[in-house]
Amino acid sequence: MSKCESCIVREFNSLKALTSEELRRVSACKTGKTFRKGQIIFEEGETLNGVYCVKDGVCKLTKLSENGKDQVVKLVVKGGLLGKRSLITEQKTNLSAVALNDMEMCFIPKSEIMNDLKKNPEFTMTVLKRMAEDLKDSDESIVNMAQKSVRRRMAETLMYVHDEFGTDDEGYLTIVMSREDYASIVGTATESAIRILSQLKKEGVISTTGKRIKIEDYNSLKWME
Amino acid sequence: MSKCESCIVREFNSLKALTSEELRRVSACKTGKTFRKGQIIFEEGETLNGVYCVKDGVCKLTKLSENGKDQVVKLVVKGGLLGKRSLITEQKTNLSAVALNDMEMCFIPKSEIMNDLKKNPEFTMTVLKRMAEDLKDSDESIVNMAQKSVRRRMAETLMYVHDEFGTDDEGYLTIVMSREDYASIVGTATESAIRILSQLKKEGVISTTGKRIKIEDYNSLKWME
DNA sequence: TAAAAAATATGATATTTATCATGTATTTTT
DNA sequence: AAAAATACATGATAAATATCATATTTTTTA
Repeated sequence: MSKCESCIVREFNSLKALTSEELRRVSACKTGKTFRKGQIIFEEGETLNGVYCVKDGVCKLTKLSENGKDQVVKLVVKGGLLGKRSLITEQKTNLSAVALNDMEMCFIPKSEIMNDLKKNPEFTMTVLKRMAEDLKDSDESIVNMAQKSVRRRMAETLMYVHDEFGTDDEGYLTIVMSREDYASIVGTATESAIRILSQLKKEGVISTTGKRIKIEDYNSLKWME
Repeated sequence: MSKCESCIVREFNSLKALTSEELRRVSACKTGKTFRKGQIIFEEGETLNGVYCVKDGVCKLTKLSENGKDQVVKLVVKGGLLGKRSLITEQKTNLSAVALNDMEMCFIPKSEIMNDLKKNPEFTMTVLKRMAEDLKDSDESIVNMAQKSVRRRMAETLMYVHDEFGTDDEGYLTIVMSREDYASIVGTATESAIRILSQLKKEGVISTTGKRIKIEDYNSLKWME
C-alpha cells in the first residue's frame, strides 16, 4: 500500500495540513479498504472509530427519512474525508455511506487523527474551514429544497454532477447513478425523476444511453425554471 | 456594560472555552449593540468583521432564494454566536440576520477572536464541535424539506419552537412570529402556512390569540402525518 | 443464451401545494 | 378615535407532484 507522504489525494483534503512527521505516523497505522459498487461503507447510527479517505471511486452520503425513503445529502469523490463529523462530536454517525462504484479507501483510526487534531492547530483550522464550507453548502441545499421546483432541482443536480465530477471522453457524466439515486438527491419520487429526465431527453437538453447521461445543452439547464 | 468574565451568556456558547485572561481581552474590545424588532443585523453578502454574541432576544437567519422568497435557516437565541462561519472561512456572510424582537448583543471584533482561535486549541475545538452540530442539524433539515409534507414540517416547527425556546406563563410560545415567518421556516406559501395553522386551530391542536400561539395537544403534533 | 430480475418508461388519476382574489381582523399611524 | 396599513383568513382554481398500474427495456444470473 502506498504511503501517505507520497499520496497526492491528501492534497485535496484537510490532511494536507499535517506535518511530514505526522503523515508518517498516519501512514503507519492506516489500513486500505476496498468497496464494491452498492456496498455499504457505514450506516446511520454506527459508531465510527476513524475516518475514511477516498482514494478512488464515488459514494453517496444518505439519511433515512421517517417515510422510509433515503435522502442523498452529499456525494463524495477522490480526496473526500468521511466520518469527520462523528469523529469531532464523538457521536454515532448521522449519515450512511454507500459506494456508487468500486472504491478504494484508506481508513485512519480515530486515536491517531484525534491526536493530530489536538496538537496541530493548523490541521484543526483546516478541518474547521472545511466544515464551515460544508455547512454553507448544506444551508444552500435547505433553500433549494424548500423553494425550488423538482424540475429546477434536477437541472441543478445534473449541473452539479457535471461540474464537480466531470465527463468521460464521450461526454457522458463520469458518475453513473440510477434514476432512483437521482430521485433521492432531488428529493422526489423515482417516477417523477424518471419523467423529468425523459422530458429533458425529448427537449434535447440531455441524451442517454442506458443509465449514462450526457448533457447536450448546458445553458438550457442553467436557465431552466 | 457588563464584563464577559461575569456574563453567564458565554456559558451557552464556545466562548466558555476561553481562559479568563482571554476573556478579559475580549471584554475590553467588545461593543454592545441593540437592535429593534424587525431590524436587520447583517445581510447576505456583507463582510462581517467580527461575531455577535446574543445576550437577549431572538433573531432569524435567512437566505434569499432565486424566486425572491426568504428561507429561514435557523433561529438564534440567548447564547448564540452569529458570524462564526464567515469568520472562519474569511468569506462574506451567506446568510442575513433579522431581529424577531428587541435584541441585546455584544460585538466582538474579528482580530481579537481570530487570535484566540489560533492560540487556544480548546477554544478551536469547541467551535469545531459546535459547527459539527450545526452541520448535523442542517443535514436533518435537508431531509425534512425533501421528504416531509408541509403539514408535517409545520408540526415539527411548532414543536421545535416550543422545545427550544419555551413558553410564557400563560403557555404561549415565547417566540412570537408572523405567519409569514412560519411560512419561510417551513418553506411554503404564506397562505398555506396560515391555512394549516387555521386547521390545527379548528382541530384543537393549537389555539391562538393574535399572533401568539399556544400548543394545546403536543402529542397530536408529534404523531401528525 | 435464455430466463429472471431489476430498472426505466409512461398513462391515468389522486393528492398536495401554490396562486389569485377578496374579505375580515388587528395593529399602527395620524 | 378615525384612517391607513398590515396581517390574517378563506374560497376558488390552477399547477405541481405523488401514487398506482402496467408496459418495455436493460442488466444480471443461471
